[in-house]
Amino acid sequence: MIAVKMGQTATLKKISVQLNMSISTVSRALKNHPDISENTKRKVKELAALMEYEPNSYAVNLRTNKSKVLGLIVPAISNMFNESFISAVENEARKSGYSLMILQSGDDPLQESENLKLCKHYRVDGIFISLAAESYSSELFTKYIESNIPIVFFDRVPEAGNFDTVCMADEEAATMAAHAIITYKKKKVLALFGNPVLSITKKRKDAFLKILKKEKTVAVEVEYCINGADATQHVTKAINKTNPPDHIFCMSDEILIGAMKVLKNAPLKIPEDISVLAISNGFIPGLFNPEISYVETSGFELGKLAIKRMLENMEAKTPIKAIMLPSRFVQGNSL
Amino acid sequence: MIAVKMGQTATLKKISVQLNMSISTVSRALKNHPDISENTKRKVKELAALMEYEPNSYAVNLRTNKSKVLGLIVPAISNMFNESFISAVENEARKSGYSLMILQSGDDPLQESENLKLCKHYRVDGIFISLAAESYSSELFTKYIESNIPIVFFDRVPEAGNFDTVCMADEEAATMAAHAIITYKKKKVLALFGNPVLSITKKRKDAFLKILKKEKTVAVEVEYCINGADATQHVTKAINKTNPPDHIFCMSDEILIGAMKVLKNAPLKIPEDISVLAISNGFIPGLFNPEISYVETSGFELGKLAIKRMLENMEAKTPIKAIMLPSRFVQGNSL
DNA sequence: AACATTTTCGCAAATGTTTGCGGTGGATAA
DNA sequence: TTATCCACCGCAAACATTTGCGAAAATGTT
Repeated sequence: MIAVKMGQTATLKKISVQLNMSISTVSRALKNHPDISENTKRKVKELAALMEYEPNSYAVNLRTNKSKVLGLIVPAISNMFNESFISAVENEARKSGYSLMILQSGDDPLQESENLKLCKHYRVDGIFISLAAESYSSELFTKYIESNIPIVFFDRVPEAGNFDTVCMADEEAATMAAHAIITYKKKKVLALFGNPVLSITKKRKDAFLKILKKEKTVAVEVEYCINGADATQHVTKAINKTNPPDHIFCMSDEILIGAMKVLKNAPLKIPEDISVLAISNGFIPGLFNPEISYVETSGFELGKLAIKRMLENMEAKTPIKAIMLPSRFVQGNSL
Repeated sequence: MIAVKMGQTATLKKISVQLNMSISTVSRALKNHPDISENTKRKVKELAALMEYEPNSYAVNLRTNKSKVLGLIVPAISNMFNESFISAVENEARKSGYSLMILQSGDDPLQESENLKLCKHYRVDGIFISLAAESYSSELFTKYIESNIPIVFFDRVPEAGNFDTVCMADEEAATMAAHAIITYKKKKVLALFGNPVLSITKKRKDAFLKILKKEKTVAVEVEYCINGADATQHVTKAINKTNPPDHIFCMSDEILIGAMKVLKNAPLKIPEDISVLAISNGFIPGLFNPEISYVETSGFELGKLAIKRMLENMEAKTPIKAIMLPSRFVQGNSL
């Protein structure tokens, strides 16, 4: 019929020309503005559908100064926890019309700050971030927040400063783990923690030790592991001692994997000779034999909390809040 | 000293006002256009730095009709393979100044096509996609490609049609697996494949059977598993038969996990009573005891190939190509 | 000094959308 | 008849940038 395909992509202008109306009328008709008659609305919408009109998001963004995109910065996507977190955030964000731009810092503070700049460059409407170890971007954060771009920290959050955070109840989880160890009357514990510069490590370690130190009957040896290989090494050394530990605690999945690399084919039997307990996202422990007992920290649930917090934050400046997700003990056969 | 912070964000206009120049001069100065004298360039750049000017990407996109963003659609992020694939693509894309917008289809064809529309809405410069099972978006794909937005399919690619694809050498991998099984003189094989509607499943199965059917001495039973639970069920049934298989083949990590859920604490010993072989991304097999032998399909490597292909495709319309990533056999202790 | 050339820069249009405001025509009320 | 009001719609500015074209200024050439 008419020149439906004049020009490749439909625009308000093209529609208005065809219909002999002004651009603004077409625009308002498509948004159901009350000023426009039902009749013209119908005509406009029909042609728009026919021409497969779709508002040019570049133009919309420019005009409204919003992008409907959220930035998400993690040390690495490939990590049980982040993975399920991202998955949850993506799903929930979609429901509210937001999409996700995902950036990896590779645990490198430099790349982290570059990612932040990227987020600014793309003018995202908000940022989720899980800190790189030794992150130094603190000033950047406050700067962005002051310039009105909300940031929600998750999992690995800043120690100092007043920020919006969403994380596991680290103390609670570690405390639960410690109590379980006492309940099972363990005597000699090798406790493996993550990177000591991370606040998540400190919180878990402090809470863990606070309980166990009170208990005179149990000896605790603490080791820090930057990665899984570190854990492998520490466990290897420990079980080859003349007096090996009777329990191993792992504060994360990564560490658990590293530890199990040795334990799964060590002469020591789990849980008879040596028991194992982890803080975990829940997927990995089930893969081993016996299944590892763990205190659950659900990335998925945390993701839902994070996006909820972000949306609140975007529609109205709300007071800073530190949200905690309670943990639960999952009984396997390793303790 | 001057009113550096007049207005919150720096724009070309604000700079030009301060410097008493035209907007275009400022614009060109910042891009090192040869028409502009070194002197004014210097002045402009200084003030721009001082005011922390950053081009408004909305406006740039509008003007240039490019976004420097690539869309990536997967059934789910939380999947060993996708995870490492995404990780690689993100890293490589960054190097070329591109960022990633990640969408999940949840293996739902409807959401998949909605995601495609989202990509169009955001006017991404290109799309990576791993198909949902029973995807019906085929017409959409060709439509997008015709309207000049390149699509690179990966891993789960369309069967028919002429598309740019990047995937594992599925036949080769399955063939390698089949040969290994023959070499180890297995007699009764339970072969677990994924969703039968996926071309990746068909390819692997056909190649696998093609080799084994020629070998009269080995009996093969094929089962399809939509998910890990299916695999668990099939294996349970099989090992409880009076005449259980002496080998289990898993075409993916998901299936391997499902199968191992039973095998790891079954009375049958691996590999003495029953051997196991998988096609895998490489992370999961190492968690079990004994470590599972597998034919490797690296999401990470594939990601690098995919982005390379995408970049080629964006700078010049190149002929359709189907790229294959060769696989390799990794010896564990399960076969 | 007259002319030609190069350097340097500004004007204005174009991208597509949103929105405040003003305008038109017709109906109803005074 | 004039005033009032409402329903409907268009004008034009604004958002920030890019870029073709042209003009003024500076420099060079006879």
